[in-house]
Amino acid sequence: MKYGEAKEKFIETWGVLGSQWGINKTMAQIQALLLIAPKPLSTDDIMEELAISRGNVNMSIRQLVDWGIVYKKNLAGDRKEYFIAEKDVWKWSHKVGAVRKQRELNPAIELLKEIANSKEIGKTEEEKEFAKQIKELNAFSSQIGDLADKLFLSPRGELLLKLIKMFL
Amino acid sequence: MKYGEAKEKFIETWGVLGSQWGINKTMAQIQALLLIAPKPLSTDDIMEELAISRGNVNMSIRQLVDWGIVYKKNLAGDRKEYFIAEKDVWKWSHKVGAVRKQRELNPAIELLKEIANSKEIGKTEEEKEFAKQIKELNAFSSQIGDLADKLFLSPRGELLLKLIKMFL
DNA sequence: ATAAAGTTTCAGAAAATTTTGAAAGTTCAG
DNA sequence: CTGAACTTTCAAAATTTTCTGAAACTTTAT
Repeated sequence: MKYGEAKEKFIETWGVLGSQWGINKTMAQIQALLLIAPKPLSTDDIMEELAISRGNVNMSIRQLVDWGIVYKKNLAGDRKEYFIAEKDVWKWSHKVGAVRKQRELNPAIELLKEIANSKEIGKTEEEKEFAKQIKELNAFSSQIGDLADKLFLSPRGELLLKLIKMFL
Repeated sequence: MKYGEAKEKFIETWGVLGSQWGINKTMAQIQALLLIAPKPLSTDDIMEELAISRGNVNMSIRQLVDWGIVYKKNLAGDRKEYFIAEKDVWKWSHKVGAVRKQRELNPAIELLKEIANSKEIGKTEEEKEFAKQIKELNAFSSQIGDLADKLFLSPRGELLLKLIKMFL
């Protein structure tokens, strides 16, 4: 595969992957583009490479910066803003993991906990089944949540992964 | 919290969670409903509980059955089809994990591998940066892929999680 | 065979999400 | 200040995804 083709496919695939995981296509593609760029890119560079509007670039970049996986960079003697990606895959995956767990997993875990601890549920067969399932889900999601924290939220994720690989 | 309220919130939250993770809301809500149901539900039961159309129930249920996390069940003396959820959280999460990894992660892993092994890339600074990033992503995603396999695709996931909890 | 009961399909409607583009806002050199 | 360079905003348009509902199809009891 030639460079041009590989680059195009990589950006395209990263975009598809993103949308399947609830991150929008443009955001994912901009990250992809910045990940492989050897130097900072401006809004105009990104608009041109991905053939998308200024507004779209601006909004997507803002989110990427909010997530902490893209940084603003000012080049001397140039008023334009440039952007670079966090290139350490462990660092940015930690950040994505943190944001997504916080936003998406935690509310569910809290609801499950609250329901699981409710004293008002438990008499009829229907309510018993409900309580039982909620307790199981609660136990499961707390465990997964803990693992996610250890893997993605602590700086030891990489080490942990290596240990798992070594021992299992 | 009272049962009615808890049930409603659970189904609602499960739906939101589903859509954030790329599973559609209705599918997630039907699974939630079946998870806590003490007996099999018919298409009509689901339509009524979730206030959605027959077509929607039919399509969503088909997917859930395809994924292997909901089963058809026929009740004696009744022509209607009934449905029950796989209630073992480990079993259904294995299945969801398998389907999603296969569909969503594997294509990316394969592309990264292919690019990483390509001999045609590597001269200019741009191409070097590209190759370097692809190699890192490849290493990372293969590791995460392996972990996902061990956690979700093998029947030892639960044990593995306990071990991790114990030792780390 | 027929008709009632139940299931599936899918074109179009509705809803949700994403993107555009132009106007408003900001910054800064002169 | 002023205006050129650049960034941000956001209403409306485009696109994508989901849902509906009615017709077609299948199954089964009589």
